[in-house]
Amino acid sequence: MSEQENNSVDGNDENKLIAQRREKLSELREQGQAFPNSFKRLHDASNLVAEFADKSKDELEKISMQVVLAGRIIRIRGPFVVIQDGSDQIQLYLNNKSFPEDLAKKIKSLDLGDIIGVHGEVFKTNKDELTVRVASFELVTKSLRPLPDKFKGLTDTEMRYRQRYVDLIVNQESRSVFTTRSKIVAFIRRYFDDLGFMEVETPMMQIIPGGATARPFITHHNALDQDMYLRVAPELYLKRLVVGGFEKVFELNRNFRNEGLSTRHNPEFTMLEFYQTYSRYEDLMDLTEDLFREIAKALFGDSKVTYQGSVYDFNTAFDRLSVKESICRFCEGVKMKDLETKESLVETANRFDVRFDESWAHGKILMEVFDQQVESKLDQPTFITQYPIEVSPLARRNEENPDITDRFELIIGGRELANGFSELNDPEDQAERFKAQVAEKDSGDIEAMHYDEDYITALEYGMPPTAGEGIGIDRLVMLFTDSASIKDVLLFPHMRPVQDGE
RNA sequence: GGGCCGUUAGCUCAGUCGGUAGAGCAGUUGGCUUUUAACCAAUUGGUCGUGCGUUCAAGUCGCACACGGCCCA
Repeated sequence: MSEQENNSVDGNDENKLIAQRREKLSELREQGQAFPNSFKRLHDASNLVAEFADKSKDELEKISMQVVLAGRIIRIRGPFVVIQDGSDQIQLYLNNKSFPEDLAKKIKSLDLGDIIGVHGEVFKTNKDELTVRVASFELVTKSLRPLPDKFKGLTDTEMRYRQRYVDLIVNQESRSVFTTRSKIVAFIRRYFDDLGFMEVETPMMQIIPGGATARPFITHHNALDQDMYLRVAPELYLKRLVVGGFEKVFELNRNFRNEGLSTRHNPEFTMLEFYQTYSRYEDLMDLTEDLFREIAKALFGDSKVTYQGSVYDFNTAFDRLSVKESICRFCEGVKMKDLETKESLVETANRFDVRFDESWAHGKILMEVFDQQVESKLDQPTFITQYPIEVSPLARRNEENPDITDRFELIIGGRELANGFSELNDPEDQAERFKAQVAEKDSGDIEAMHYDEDYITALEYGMPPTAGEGIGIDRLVMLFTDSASIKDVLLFPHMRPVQDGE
């Protein structure tokens, strides 16, 4: 007993269960290579299920299929051991009475979580379960830590996010969310590739952060002794490429915004942005409807999606409403004329307890009314159009009404999913818009844009008429996986570090 | 930033009126060996998130803090 020492490495999170497994590992080390990497597997669980699940017990006896498999032990029921590989789960039959004593001992020492490789024959049990009768086996990787409850899995939300690897081992639904995410991303790439778009990568570290009104993260380049910003959007670089002659481009990658965390916000998030020349924002609304419909069909073979109890049918054209129309619809008693002048707008905003600053421009106050009173009530897919010029510094001015832009946002389930517009390609108008942003910044708006001189220069070379759009991929995946929180669709969502107890 | 809720064994959870810690699973030992949350018998396991306070006595009451969840901003 006195020799029994605590072989804890990092001190405080060792327990008896881990110590027992470490003891088994040290025996393995004495016997030779404890982490062998020479096991060659020839089959995986899903292949076997696909090929043999329909065969009868007798048929399988005749076929006498020999297989070589490997996977993690996730269940032990007497002589039956269920392993899980990257594709699926399958049952093994490992009767320790049919093995010589030394191997029988090894079977007894197997733990849930261990990864084993096996050779054996496919058969069916009396209960008709497809099973591999193991002739020989090898412990490939010893697992030192016990798995969560075999029935309930890991339910603690915080632990699921912090130790996603454990969540993925034991929670099939979680694994399924991320395979769906991967399918969606692959589908989108194929979709734009098929339309003749080129995928590009533009800087994530920028000297002048631009392309969205948002607060950036600051980092520092040591050799240059220069502060840099993590991008809030790739927009201005993608449009430089359009100037350069790439007429259909997209980028599907990470953006970084220095704002709070919520069920809808993570500091880094994935965005699709695409630009297409000789198009207008109406064309992109049509494209967006098609994209959502095609994703739904590819995933479910159906145009209908259920999200948190609401059903959206992407076969139906989405509603299209201007900002002002939507306010009139959702704010009782409000008429168009109540939104015209600043006085009437301020009065309306106050009537609905909208929080805003009276020094703000008309368009900014209008958007506050929309954000606080309308957006969350828009359940069915809706394009909101005619955004005020003040809040759309990169969008083309509407030809009939110079106060609004040719822009839309797509709202589904009360959340913004996409934002697109006819691009502003008039360099002189763009220069004025940047100046207005700088004035906003000077008066204290930390989200306002910088003046990007090189971008103006690019526009001065001439950008063909173009429409562009951004789609929030995390929110899109939430929608198609019925996930309530953005953290459920991010493999490693941002979490505050756990502080060590003093 | 504000409000509410949560934090107890490796996991999932109970814990009464403040009286000194419980279950299931996992683990260990033995049995069984075509099972299906396998079963049968025995059994180990606790810094009750952290700190301070009230009390003869705190998982339980109070205050502060940390992390998380939900709602609001």
